Amino acid sequence: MNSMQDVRVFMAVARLSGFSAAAEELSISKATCSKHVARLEAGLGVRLLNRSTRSVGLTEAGTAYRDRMREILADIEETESLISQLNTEPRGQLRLMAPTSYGSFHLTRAITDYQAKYPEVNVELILVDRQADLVQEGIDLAIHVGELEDSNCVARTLARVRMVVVGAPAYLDRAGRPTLPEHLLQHNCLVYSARHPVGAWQFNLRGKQQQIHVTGTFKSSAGEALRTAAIQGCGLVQLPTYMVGLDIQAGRLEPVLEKFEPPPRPITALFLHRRYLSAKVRTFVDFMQARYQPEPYWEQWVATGSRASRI
Amino acid sequence: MNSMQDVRVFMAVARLSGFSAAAEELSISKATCSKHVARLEAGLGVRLLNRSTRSVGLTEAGTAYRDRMREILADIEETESLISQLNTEPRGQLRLMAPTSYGSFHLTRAITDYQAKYPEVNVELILVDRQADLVQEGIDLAIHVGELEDSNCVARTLARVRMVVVGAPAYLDRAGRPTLPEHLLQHNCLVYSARHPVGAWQFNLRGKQQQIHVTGTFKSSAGEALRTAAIQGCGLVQLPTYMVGLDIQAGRLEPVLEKFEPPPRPITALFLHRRYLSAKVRTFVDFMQARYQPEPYWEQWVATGSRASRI
DNA sequence: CATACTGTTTCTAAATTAGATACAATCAAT
DNA sequence: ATTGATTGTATCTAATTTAGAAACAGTATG
Repeated sequence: MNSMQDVRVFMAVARLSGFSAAAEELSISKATCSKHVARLEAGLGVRLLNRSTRSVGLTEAGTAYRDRMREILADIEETESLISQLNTEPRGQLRLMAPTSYGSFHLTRAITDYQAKYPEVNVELILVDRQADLVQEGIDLAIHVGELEDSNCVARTLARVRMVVVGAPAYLDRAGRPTLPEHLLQHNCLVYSARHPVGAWQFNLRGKQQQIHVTGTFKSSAGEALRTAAIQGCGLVQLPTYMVGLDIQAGRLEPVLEKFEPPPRPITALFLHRRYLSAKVRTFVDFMQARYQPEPYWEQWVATGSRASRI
Repeated sequence: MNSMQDVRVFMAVARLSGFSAAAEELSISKATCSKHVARLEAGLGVRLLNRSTRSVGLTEAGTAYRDRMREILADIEETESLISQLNTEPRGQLRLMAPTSYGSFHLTRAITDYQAKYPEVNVELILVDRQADLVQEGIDLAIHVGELEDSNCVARTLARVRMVVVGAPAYLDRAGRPTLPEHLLQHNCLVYSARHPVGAWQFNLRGKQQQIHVTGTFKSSAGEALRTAAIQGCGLVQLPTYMVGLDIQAGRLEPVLEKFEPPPRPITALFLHRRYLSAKVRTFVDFMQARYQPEPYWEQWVATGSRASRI
C-alpha cells in the first residue's frame, strides 16, 4: 500500500456501505472514491468490495483487511499524536551538555527546580569540558560559557558571568593586595591549564583589553581544584563569579583588581534548530533565562561592594 | 501521514544515517529523499532528524517514531501478505449457496471431498430455493440448476442434468407404461409446486419443445417428497436425474418416455467477478467441474439402458 | 415504464512529484 | 590555510499522478 488515502477511502466505503456516501463524507467525488478503492485492490491483487449497482458488500478479504487496518490506523494515529505531543507538551528525555564546573555548581539545582515544574521531562546531564557534535551525540541543548565560535546552532544568552581575581583574606593579608594587574607577577597565581593560552589572564586597562601572563606553584585543569586551593590561602586565582560568588558572600574569598575586570563572558544555550523546536528545550531555555533575571544569584555579593556598571 | 513512501524514506535515512545513502538504496535522488522527510516532519510538526552537513542523527521524536513505525510497517506487511494469500492459496471461509435438493443430495459429499484436498477452507453451505443477492448476503458461489436469467454474475457450467419421468415398477405394472407424453393425462402425476407454471412438464416431440399440463393427487414444493411418493408407488414424477439416478440404478424407480426427454438443464456455478477471483472459489469450481467429467455419477444407470445421444 | 440513483469509465485540467542543477556548509587531506 | 569531496537543501522544469465533470451502463423503486 502506498497511499494512506486509499485505505481511508476504502474504510469509509466499507463503513458506509457505499461509494457515494463515502464520497460525500470525505468531500471527494465518487469517481475519485472508486479509483482509490480500485487502486488499493490492484495493489493487493484482491477484491475487497463486491459491488452490485445498488449495494456494496465486503468480501472475506475485505473484511479481514478492514479489521486489521482499523487497528493499524488507530496505532498510527496514536503514534502521531504521541510524537506531536513531544513538541507541544514538555516531556521525554532532555539531554543536556555543559562545562563541568558550571554544570556541577549551578545546573543540578536548576534541573531539579525545572523538573518540579515539568515533571514529565527526564534530564540527562552530560558534563564535559570540550566542544561536542550535538547532532552525532544526540544532545538537545548545550550550555557554553565564553565567546562563541561560529556554529550552525541557534544560540540564546542566559546570563553574563564576570571573571574576578580572588584570594583568601589570610593570603592577601600576608602577600598584600594587588592594585594593578602588573602586581600579579609578584603573586602566586593558580593557573587553569585546560584552556590555551595557559596563564593568560584578561584585564580591562583604561578601556583596552590586556593580557597578563601569570605563573604560580599550582596548575590544574579543574577550576574546582583552583578554587579550593585559593580558599586554603595558596594564592590568587581568576575565576568566573558563578564559581566564587558564594565564597565571596561567605567571606572565604576576597575579590581584588575589581576596577580592571574584563568584559563579562556570556553563558549561552545552544540548540540545533528553531523550527520544530521541542517543548522540552524551549521551556528549559526559558526557565534558565528567567532564573538569571535580572541578575544571577551568585552575583548577590555585588550589592555589598562598590561596582556598578555591568550589562 | 498521507504517503507511506515518506515513512519508508525516513526509515531508510534513519537506518543508514544519511540522505545520500538512503537515496541510493531506494534508487531516488537525494533531493527527493530530503523532500520526503521534510514533508513527513511538516505533517507531524516535529523534527525527526537532526542534520548537520556531515551527519544525520535522530531526535527523540525521531527515535520514538522510528521504533513505533517499524512495528506498524511490519503489521501492514503481514496484513497485506495475509490478504494476498487469500487469492493465491485456497483458504478462509467459502460461503456456498445451492438449491435445497441438489445441495443436500450431492453437495455435502462434494464439499467433504473438496475439503480433504484443501483443508484450509471452511465451507458454509446455504440451502435455499430462491434467487439471492450474492453481494448483500456475502455469497462466494451460488449453484443454479436450470436456464439462467440475466445476471451480472460470471457463470460456469458444471454439468448438465436430464429431466426424466419415473415411477415405481409396481405403479407402472398397475397403471401401465406411458409411451407418449399425452398418456400422462391418464396418470397420477406428482407435481412440483414451487416453480411456475405448476404442472407443466417439458418434452421433446419430434425435435420441438412441448409442454404437457399434468395433474395428480399430490403436490409438493419439495422434490424430495415427490421422489419418496413415487418410490412408494403413488404415481409418476418428472425429476432431474441427480435426484432419481441412484433410485433407477437400484431398481426402485423406472424411467419412462425416455424418447421424449427434454433438453438437459445446466448446473451452473455463479460468482461475482472474474478479476481477483479468490483461490477458494476458483479451486472449488474447478473441483466440481472435474467431479462431473466426463459424466456425473448419477448418470451411471444410463449405461444399462439404451439411450445414446446426450450432451 | 419512467425516474433516480448506483458505481465505473473517459477525458481534461490541476496538482503533485521527481530529478537535474546549483548552492552553502563542512570535513579530510594535503 | 587551501583544496576537493561530500553533505543536505533550494529552485526550477518536466513528467507523472490525481481529481473531478460528464457520460455511461445497470438496477431498484415508484
